[in-house]
Amino acid sequence: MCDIRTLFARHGLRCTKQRLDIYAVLAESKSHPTAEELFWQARGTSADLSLATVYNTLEAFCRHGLCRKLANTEGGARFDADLSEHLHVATADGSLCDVPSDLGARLLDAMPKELLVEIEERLGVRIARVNIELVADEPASDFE
Amino acid sequence: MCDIRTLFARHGLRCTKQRLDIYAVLAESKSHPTAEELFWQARGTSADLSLATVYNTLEAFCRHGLCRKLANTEGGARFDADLSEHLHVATADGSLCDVPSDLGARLLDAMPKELLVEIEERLGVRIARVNIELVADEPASDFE
DNA sequence: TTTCCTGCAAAAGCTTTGCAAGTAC
DNA sequence: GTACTTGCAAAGCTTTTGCAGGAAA
Repeated sequence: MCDIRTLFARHGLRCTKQRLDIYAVLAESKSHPTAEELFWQARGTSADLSLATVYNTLEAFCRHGLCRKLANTEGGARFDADLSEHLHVATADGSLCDVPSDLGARLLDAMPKELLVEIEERLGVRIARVNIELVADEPASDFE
Repeated sequence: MCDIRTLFARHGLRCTKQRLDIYAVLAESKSHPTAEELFWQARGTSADLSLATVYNTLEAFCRHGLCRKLANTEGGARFDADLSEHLHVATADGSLCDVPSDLGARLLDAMPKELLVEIEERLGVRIARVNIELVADEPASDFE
């Protein structure tokens, strides 16, 4: 709790009860919740919390590098407070699971760096991050 | 044009003027247009075309395997009629560029197959497709 | 005490849907 | 002729915004 306060301070974010609650729920969640899911979960501890505040707060977190908005094709945006480079599996029911970090790291390491440099040169862009998403046919069966 | 008719027939889609126009615009586009962009472009040839039809048609195309809805974090969904496994660069302005297919194929080939099998086993999913997105800091400078 | 944050409600996108008329097969 | 498609308008979602009161620094 005190940790989160210093985290906010380091990132130039004011510390409010709502933000503490939202961040705590997001950081503990493994399911990459939507704004609305966060709202209902954080409501458990913060009885007075509005959905608009959740959206505003998530936007502030993303802007200050405390979380990431994940791309997806259906429903609302999903958010992830885990900023390490890691992979997701997109299941058929629209949910996202993390790939265990050892496997994800091996897959990312296998990516030839010189090829990325070549792409940067050919397209005239600087690649900040590589986002790998594994698209699954069926929902994960033995993973919650 | 006649090609598209047979393509539709093979995929079990009825052939209407609107669908032909929408598909023609989508297939020629390199910019992964949104439904609204497609609407305005297809309107050039089909004066009577409604946005609802564009949405319904794109949904039918996706369902019948003629195009893919792309995940993104901002604005509306984007669509791609190129169903080959290929990579995208997401630029800071929210647009998506294709990575030249030779480079993309080399990157995909570099991915260790046995690692994917291990992920399938550990998570209990079947991976249908690997989606790699290169996230760029700045808009592409010499690529249109 | 200044600046930022919050809740509320309204508004603004994006997308889907109900329906009557029209079209493909 | 039957089943599917279209345009229109309305509704449904997700997300953003204006504003007045309140809290952080």
